[in-house]
Amino acid sequence: MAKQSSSVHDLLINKASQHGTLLQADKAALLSLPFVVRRFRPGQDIVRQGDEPDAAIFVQSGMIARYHTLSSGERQYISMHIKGDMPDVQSLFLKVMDHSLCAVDDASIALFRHDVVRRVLVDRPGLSFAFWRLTLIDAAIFRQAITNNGSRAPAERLAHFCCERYTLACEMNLAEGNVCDLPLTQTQLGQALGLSHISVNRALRKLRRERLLDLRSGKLEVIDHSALVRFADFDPSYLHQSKDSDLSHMAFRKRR
Amino acid sequence: MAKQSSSVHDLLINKASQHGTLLQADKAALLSLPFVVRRFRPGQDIVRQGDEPDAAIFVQSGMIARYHTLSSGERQYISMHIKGDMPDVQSLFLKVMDHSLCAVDDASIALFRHDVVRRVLVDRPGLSFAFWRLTLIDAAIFRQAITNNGSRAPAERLAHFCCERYTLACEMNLAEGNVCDLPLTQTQLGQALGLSHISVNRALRKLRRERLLDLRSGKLEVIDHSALVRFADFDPSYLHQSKDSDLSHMAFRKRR
DNA sequence: CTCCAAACTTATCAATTGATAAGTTCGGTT
DNA sequence: AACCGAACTTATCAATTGATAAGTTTGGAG
Repeated sequence: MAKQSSSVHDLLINKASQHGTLLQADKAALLSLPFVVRRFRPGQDIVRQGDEPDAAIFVQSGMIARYHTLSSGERQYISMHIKGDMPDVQSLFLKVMDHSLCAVDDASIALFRHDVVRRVLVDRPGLSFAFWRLTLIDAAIFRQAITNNGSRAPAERLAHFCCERYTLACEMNLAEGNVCDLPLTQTQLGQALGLSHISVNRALRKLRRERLLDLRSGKLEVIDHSALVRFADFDPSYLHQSKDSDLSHMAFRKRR
Repeated sequence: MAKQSSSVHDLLINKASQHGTLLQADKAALLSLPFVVRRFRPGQDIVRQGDEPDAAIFVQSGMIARYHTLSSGERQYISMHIKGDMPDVQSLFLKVMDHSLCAVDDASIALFRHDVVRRVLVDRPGLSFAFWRLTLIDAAIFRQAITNNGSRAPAERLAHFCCERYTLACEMNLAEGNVCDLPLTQTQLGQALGLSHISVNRALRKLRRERLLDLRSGKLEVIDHSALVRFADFDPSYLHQSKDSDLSHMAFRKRR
């Protein structure tokens, strides 16, 4: 339990540090944030569209998904989140959830109370900016999904999605060699990419045939990375990983 | 010029006030922000993918669009912005633009230097939270676009897009009765909705035939609002307009 | 080890969407 | 008022995608 706790705080501090220049006091403030851990089973909802949650969600392990439910009952997946992500900062300043979050596989989630987080952020602009930046990167990923789903043919679209997931898994050291978890069924991939599961299967067949990647049993294997990137027209700059973030010159220290 | 200036500051203060509880000092800080105004012609780029802009863009009049350019040269529009929007806060903490912004019709833009804006935000958490909230609403609109383009048939998709644009125009008092500006060609609508311009034309024909809306010469006329909303499955809650934002209870005042 | 349900694969066929192309309307310019 | 180019409209036809359905594989549970 103590180990688990420290792991969450460490992950949080690492994540924030990658997106801003934290002062010692910023780190201390993060360490002071209380949280509770909950586990979720595959498919289980964490928060639902229409809810007014009072806690922000931090992924400790597993994969969770953001999705919309249409009035027809149809589901559209919006984004996927893995260890170290805090997808729910998106709703830190929005009262009513406009989407749901669910576990994709077995997931362990830390919950941070919104009001406590906000109180800390009021006094710590460096932290605010770091978390703000994280939400802006999420938004960049949403934008890319619009383009991917709107402008690319099925195989290219699936390939682009896989490039993104693999890149993000690598960033969190969750890839083993050229393999990472991607525990989505072909039906779910279709609901993420705006394709029927049949089209997903066709696209996947093509990507296997051309020896670009394989995806089965929830594991993504990148067979030929550079060919895959070329095929998918994948340019990772929208993920803003590289310390493009070099905002260290910014005046984050409060004056007076 | 003085009039123009005050109009920009007023718009900015109004916008921020709708998304947070501003102290007098917050408003004063906004008033102190210098800016320059520039005009753009239809189709002209304001910032480009790959740029490292040093100023944030505030729309004073006209419509501007966010878009991606694929390596094929194909264009995907991501979002549209009108008077009072500040689309470029999305890049306030991201060094390299992952998308471009262009004028759709004649547009007047106010430019606020990033470093000045950031400096003000360091000391004014209330302002930070208000602008942060604006970027989160943008993100909610991106999410909705993913779902709209991924899950709805062409006519429903176009109808949903029109509902959104009309609702946002009304919010800024830019609608006259049931008509508002929507200066996009059918080709551009296609590039926004992931459809060919032929499909846009077919969808539009259907919406006219069923007397839901009309769209011609850059003007959107909502003929039967409630039937349109029903047809499009449009639920405006994702726009987070209603003081769902009732965050006035939040402690925005710095302590100590 | 066997069974079962879910996920995946594959084929066939229908429906939708996109490409091409030609004609028309519309707005702005001269 | 006539012209011009861009945008829009419409038709035809090809290509893609989706629905249905049936068989296969896979991973757990008992």
